[in-house]
Amino acid sequence: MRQTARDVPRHRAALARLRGCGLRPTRQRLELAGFLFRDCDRHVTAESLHDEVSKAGIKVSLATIYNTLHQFTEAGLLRQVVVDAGRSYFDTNVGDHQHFFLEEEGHLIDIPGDMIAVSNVPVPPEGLAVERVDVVVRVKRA
Amino acid sequence: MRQTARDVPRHRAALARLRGCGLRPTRQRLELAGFLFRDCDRHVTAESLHDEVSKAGIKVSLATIYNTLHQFTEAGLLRQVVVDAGRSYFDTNVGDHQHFFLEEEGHLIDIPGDMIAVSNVPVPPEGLAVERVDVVVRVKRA
DNA sequence: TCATAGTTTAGAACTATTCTAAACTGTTGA
DNA sequence: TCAACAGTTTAGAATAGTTCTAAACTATGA
Repeated sequence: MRQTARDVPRHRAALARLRGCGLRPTRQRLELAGFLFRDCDRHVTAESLHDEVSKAGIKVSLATIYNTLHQFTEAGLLRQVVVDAGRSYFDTNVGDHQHFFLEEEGHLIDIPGDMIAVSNVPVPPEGLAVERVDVVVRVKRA
Repeated sequence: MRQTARDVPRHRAALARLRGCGLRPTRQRLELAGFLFRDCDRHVTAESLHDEVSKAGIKVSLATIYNTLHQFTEAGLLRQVVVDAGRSYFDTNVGDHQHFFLEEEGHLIDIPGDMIAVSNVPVPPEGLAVERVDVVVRVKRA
């Protein structure tokens, strides 16, 4: 048994997902998609994802991790979350929701969209249109 | 008239402000406070503030700008606003309010606290306490 | 199977920020 | 008034995260 047991259904799902958004299914993108969309709702940084796949014995350069995270984001497979000046987070949950952010450990927790609401978002100044409303609830260990 | 005309009331205000929070009133801190708290509600980055004072012929190193912005933030004179992974903004308005963010030009606009509200901030998971709720309304030129 | 366009990569480059340690300055007390 | 000290500033080096470059590689379609 020389070959690593590969999770075939997961591979197929990743393949379909990439095909679905016109991204050529390369080994790297398939493997990264496999990790990202394995279970629901993950939050990763380029670094954390790189560590994770590296530890699993998969070789993907950091540059490719960055490229892939951005391509996935553009394709709507990921959402970029800005909570920390100096580090980018990516969220596999692209639906309507917001976040708790545990600054001390750089950890994000989803808040379902229907559990939080911003009332009365004011009309933006002349010539501007709202693109998205992001809420970050900064939390601390009590 | 060799000496630059100095805005005496502004200088006094800056002095009082620094004294008020136990920061030694050095030339650099006084000058930066003068720029930051001259008019109400400003949004600066380290770079933008450095450019501004430099153009006014004032010599303050970038390291000092960073130090000062952080010290002022700790002292409650400024509030750090996270809207962009990769660049820190500081806001002279430390009252309850939120922001429009014009990503394309890196520009912030205040939203008064009473014009926007987050309803039903959910109770954070066990052991965590809410520190602050930040809302960023990302806008685009229409 | 080939040609081609798209992709990956190591490493250099870049940007924002922090660190270091030496020089400088505001404050305090005599 | 002034010395002494602690706090502050600074240039420049260092670091962290990210992007760029250009050469090698690979998926795809004919």
